Amino acid sequence: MSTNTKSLSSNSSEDDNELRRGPWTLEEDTLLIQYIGRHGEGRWNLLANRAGLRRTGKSCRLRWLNYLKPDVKRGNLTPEEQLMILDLHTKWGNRWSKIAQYLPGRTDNEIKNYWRTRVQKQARHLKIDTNSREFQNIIRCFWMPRLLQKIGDQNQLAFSHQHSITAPPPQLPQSTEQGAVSMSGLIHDLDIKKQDTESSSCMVPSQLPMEMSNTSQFSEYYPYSPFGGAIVNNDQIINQGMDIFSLGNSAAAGNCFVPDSESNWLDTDFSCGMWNMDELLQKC
DNA sequence: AAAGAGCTCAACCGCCCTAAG
DNA sequence: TCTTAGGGCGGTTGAGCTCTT
Repeated sequence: MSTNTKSLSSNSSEDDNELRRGPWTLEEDTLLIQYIGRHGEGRWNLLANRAGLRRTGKSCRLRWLNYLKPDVKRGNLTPEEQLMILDLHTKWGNRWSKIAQYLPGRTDNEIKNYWRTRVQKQARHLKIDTNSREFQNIIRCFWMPRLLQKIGDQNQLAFSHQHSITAPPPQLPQSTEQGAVSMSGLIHDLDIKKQDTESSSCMVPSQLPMEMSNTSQFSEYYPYSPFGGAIVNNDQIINQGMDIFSLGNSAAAGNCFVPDSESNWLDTDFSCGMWNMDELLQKC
């Protein structure tokens, strides 16, 4: 950043009138916070002048929105937030500010950085284009399920911890333990079900559409359902894909991945009310 | 311990849109 | 209708940090 170094290191009287660039100092931050505290945001060029900041209005706006604003959340993105970004990006592409609206406290800049440093890095390693259908599928079938598993694990851990101190876990039918995951209103309560099989477990939303939750097919088949298939500890099932976000928008519609006889995963459309076990079994 | 590679993220750039005059 | 200023957005850069060899 040679230009920055130049402007920052300069101290001649001629340069006193020049606009500053580069990292913000504590003094500048304080001036900006105090001015906005008294007069509010907006008219950024005027604000920069009146606050005594030798910065462009744009620079002030950026510093405030991305860093100084009190509700800006710091720290790593949670698995829930990462999941949200992946899903929203498949819908809107690089509309960072739009995506940021769904992640309170996170800035478009932060989301953009996450995408470029984490997601695009994976695509580079795989030597595929991030916009390709192939990569979209990888995100949907591998990455998102893995994040969901993380969320489930954290949740289960929190639950066990809580109940190991206060009370034993409630006895639910078929050795079911209950946890809760909240993801900006899209995913609500999730049950963590333990299968009869030794190492596999699976998550299903407790707030299923009535038609689905009332069917015996669902309870029998949930390991391969759009809702439950991804969140298991069994290596065979862990690669299943799902589109759980459809729950938030249209009750239940989207895709799920079901295993065929060769242990390949088949992309299967489903929609609430029309999906049933017989159909899925036929596809296998 | 040192050097180089890789990564993160704050900050800047340039383009675009909108509203006011 | 044209010009200008303010503001928003996505893309890019590079300093500083961490990791690897």
